Amino acid sequence: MENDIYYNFANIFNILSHPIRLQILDELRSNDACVCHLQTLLGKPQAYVSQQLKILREANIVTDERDGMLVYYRLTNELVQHILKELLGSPKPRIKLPGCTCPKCQ
Amino acid sequence: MENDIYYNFANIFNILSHPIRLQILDELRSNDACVCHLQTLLGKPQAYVSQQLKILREANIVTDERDGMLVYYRLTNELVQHILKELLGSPKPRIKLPGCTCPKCQ
DNA sequence: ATACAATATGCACATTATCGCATAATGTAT
DNA sequence: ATACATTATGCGATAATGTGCATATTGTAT
Repeated sequence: MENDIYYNFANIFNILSHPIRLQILDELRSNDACVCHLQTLLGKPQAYVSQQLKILREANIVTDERDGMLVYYRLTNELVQHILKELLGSPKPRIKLPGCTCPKCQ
Repeated sequence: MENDIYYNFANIFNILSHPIRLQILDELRSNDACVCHLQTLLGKPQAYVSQQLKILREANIVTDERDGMLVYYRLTNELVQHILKELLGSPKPRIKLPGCTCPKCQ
C-alpha cells in the first residue's frame, strides 16, 4: 500500500503531538540524560516521566542504557532529530539544572 | 512561557497525526482542490472529508474559497508545507483522477 | 538479610478523538 | 417556487489517550 507512508508518518507525528514528550526530546537532542534529570527539568512525578519515556522507547525514538542505578536515555531516531532541528534550530548546549542531583549536573 | 513553544508545535503535530489528513495535505501541496476531488481521491464519504477539512481549516493550515457550488481548499501554512516537503519530497504534479467529476479532472 | 534510591509498570478514571449517519446550508437551474 | 448538486454541521457510540496513584522492579550499600 502506498498509504502506509501516510500511516507511518502519522504515527510519528502522534508521538510528537505532546508538549512534555517534545520537551524531553528537545533536551535529549543536546545530550543523553537520566530519568531523574528529566524529572527535575519537567517538574513532573517520576512515574509520569517514565511513562512518557516508555512511549518514546517503544516508538523507537529513544534508547535506554542502564548505568548502575541510573538509566540514561538517548535520542537515536534520525528522522525525529531532523524534524526537531528544522523546527527548533540547532540543539542548545546542555545546562546544569539547579536542584538536579544527577551526576551530569554536579 | 517558554513551554508555549512545545505546546504550539504539539498542536501542529496533533493535526498531522492522521493518515487521511496527511493525504489531503499532500494532495493540496501540488494544487488546490475541491471537496469532491478529495472525496474521490480518498474514497471516503463526503461528510467525513468535510470534517477533516474543517479541522485543517480551524488550525489555519488550509483556507477555503467558494466558486459557485464548489469549495476549493488550498494549503496556506508555510510551516506545514515545509515539514511535508522534508518528509515527502517535492510535491508531485497533479494527476487527473479516474472517475472524478470535478472541473480540474475534466 | 534489610534499607534505601532510582526507575518501571499496572490500574482506574477522565478527557479527547474518531467515524458513521442524519440533516442542514448553500448554490444552480428550471 | 421545486429539484438537484455540493458542501457543512451536529449528534452519538466507540476507541484511544492522558495522567494520577499505588506498587513492583532493579541496583547499591550496610
